[in-house]
Amino acid sequence: MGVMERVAPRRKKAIAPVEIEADRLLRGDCIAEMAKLPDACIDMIFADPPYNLQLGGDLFRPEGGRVDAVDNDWDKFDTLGSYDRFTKTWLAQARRILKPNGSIWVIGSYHNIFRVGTALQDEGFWILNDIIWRKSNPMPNFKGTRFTNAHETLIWASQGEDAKYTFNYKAMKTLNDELQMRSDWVLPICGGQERLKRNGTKAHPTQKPEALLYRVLLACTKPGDVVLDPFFGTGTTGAVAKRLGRRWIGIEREDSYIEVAMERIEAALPLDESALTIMQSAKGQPKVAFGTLVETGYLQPGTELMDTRRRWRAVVRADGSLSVGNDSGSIHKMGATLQGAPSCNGWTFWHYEAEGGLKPIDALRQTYLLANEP
Amino acid sequence: MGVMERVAPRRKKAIAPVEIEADRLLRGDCIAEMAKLPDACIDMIFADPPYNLQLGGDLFRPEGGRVDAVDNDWDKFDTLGSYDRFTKTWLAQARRILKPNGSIWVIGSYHNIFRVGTALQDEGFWILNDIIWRKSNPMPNFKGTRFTNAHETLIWASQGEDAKYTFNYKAMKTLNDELQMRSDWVLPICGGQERLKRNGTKAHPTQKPEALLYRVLLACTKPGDVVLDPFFGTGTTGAVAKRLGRRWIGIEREDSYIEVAMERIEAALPLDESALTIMQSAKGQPKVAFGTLVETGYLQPGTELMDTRRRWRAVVRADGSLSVGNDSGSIHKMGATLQGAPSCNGWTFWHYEAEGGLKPIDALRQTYLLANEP
DNA sequence: GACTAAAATGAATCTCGGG
DNA sequence: ACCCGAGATTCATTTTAGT
Repeated sequence: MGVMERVAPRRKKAIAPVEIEADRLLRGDCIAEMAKLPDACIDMIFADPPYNLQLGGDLFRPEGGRVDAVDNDWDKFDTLGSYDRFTKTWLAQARRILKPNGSIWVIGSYHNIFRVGTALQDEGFWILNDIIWRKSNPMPNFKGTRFTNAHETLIWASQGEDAKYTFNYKAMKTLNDELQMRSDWVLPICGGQERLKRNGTKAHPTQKPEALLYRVLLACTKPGDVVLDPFFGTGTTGAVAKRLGRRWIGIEREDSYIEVAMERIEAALPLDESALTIMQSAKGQPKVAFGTLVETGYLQPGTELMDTRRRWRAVVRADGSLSVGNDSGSIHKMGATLQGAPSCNGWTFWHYEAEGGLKPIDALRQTYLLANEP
Repeated sequence: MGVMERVAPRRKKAIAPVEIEADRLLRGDCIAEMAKLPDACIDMIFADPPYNLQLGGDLFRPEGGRVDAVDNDWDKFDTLGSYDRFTKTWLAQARRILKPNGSIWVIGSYHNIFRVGTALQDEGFWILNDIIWRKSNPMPNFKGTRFTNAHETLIWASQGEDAKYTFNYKAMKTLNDELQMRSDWVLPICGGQERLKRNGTKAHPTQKPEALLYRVLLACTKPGDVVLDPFFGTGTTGAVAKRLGRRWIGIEREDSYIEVAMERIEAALPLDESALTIMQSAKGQPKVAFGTLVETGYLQPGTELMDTRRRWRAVVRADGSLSVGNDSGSIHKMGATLQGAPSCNGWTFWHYEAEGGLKPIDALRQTYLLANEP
């Protein structure tokens, strides 16, 4: 690769997202097929690129070039260089068709993931996390010459440092028993009934488990979003997208995989809407102003509020501000001021006297929402 | 899947390994100091280079405190290109002074590890494994914007595809309760008594845990081998090398770190052989989140759950929460809410309809564990 | 001292929308 | 583009303060 300067392509002007026909499979080479799609039409890309050049690199060999097994220096340069050119080319297309607020996931192993990560950064993508898929049942290292290769790596990236992206924080936290979802995911490999077979042998050598795609799509897309998988294979991405109420576009050039994929997706059942509803992060929920609680009578002006340890006290005023001595302000501002902190969530900081002890004013907001929201 | 095409090692002629004076610290820039060392004199290199974190402004914790971030000059690079040049230069020196049968370890995070991995391959190193250090107690993501960054990555590489290297397979298997050591290692971050302090504050912002170096050195060196750490810091590598009867060379340019390191290594005691077996750190029993059962298909979203007497019913949602009417939450929270109890073990409270009657969802968890834990 | 509650802290690319 | 204010946000562990 060498010492290429970082070239961070920046979009000159805002690009309007484009609606596109989805739930379909494009037969052909992923670079050629992506090239036919319009700019900014995809909400998320999930890619599981090949890392042997038999599949991906042929196009990028020098004209008439043939690998000479003897000339090792040239072979090495050509091999890594070809793979890098292949990666750079499909990533450039991916970047073009991805919406400004979209994000991309790429999965790989140590054979190729460092090339991919470097190319992502060089193209201007901004890495948000690297995720470790920790396999609960990996294949052992039979010869005992290395550590058991028990994981694969996924990279999650946005369009740039300041780009927005979808992250369903609360849904992930819920999925993980009310603890933040971490960057290491323990999931079994794809086997058993889930593993697709053709004539008794596995239909695809690297079929990914649906549970992996389930978590990726649940975390980073909204219902109705369009998900593109440029290396579709047997269509795990499509099947899970359908199940989760997302739309999908797959690109694949092997007829045998396409056949299996379409059959599989046809048979997949969408979850009904109630099951699809995910825990909303507080961001995006209908907002309730503290003043609303006062004017609707949930909290009387004059009520005294305090922190859990009754160290500070404030009085609710008719306009929804709090007063402490001669000072007054919002629930957040007063909480921050009293603690000498840069910020404070007033909803959880302030409490009111209730039967059985102090309760946070956030409980009142929940009560209000239950009674007043559809 | 296939492996990337052969990348060949090439040494024009055999280089005779050289004996060198060890157990000493070289004060200065790592590239300049390595340049002074002869060819093929080092058995193993462990490197913890700057990560190039590119942090923005201050980050505040929810309770108000400020995160003490890495803001040292040694972690600042103008561009990705300048970081790549730095990496390529020190790796070229590392490769030169490393014996033909030696190996190299480099640790990093997603900020830099893809650059490092690419540079290693470009220099001709042959990656043997990537190892995931899964932190048992990482710092959370305070703002809820991404997945908790709960791991770091290490790359282990030999001089070339056909090069030999040291791997103490049996020692690793023993250390791991007679199971092959995997590529993911669960270890706590460095804190408590082990964390070196100066004037009450941490002596180095990124001190690595000794348990990590212990496993690396035990796996890939023999007693008496010379280990080089070009980014010595406060000398974790030297201290563990001394403990394990390996020799060490450290390179460091910050006087304050050097002072602490020398004092520390002076105080380190070599282990006698019987003590070598003590360092076990595989604590933590398998824990399964309810959401895992949903995303792995053990339980379908939409499934109805109920208590033994069918008094209460709830529906499983896609993110692993339960919904009852308009309310929703974790299996534990919903169980508690419905009963008006302060807490509830959702695993035993909730049941699903199965052949022969209701079964607790805990039975599914047991099934999952039997199938997926080694 | 013993026990309990509170505070501190770790390689972190950590808000968002309106004016 | 910047500025400002409302509002959302944390896990495991160790150390210190308090009873």
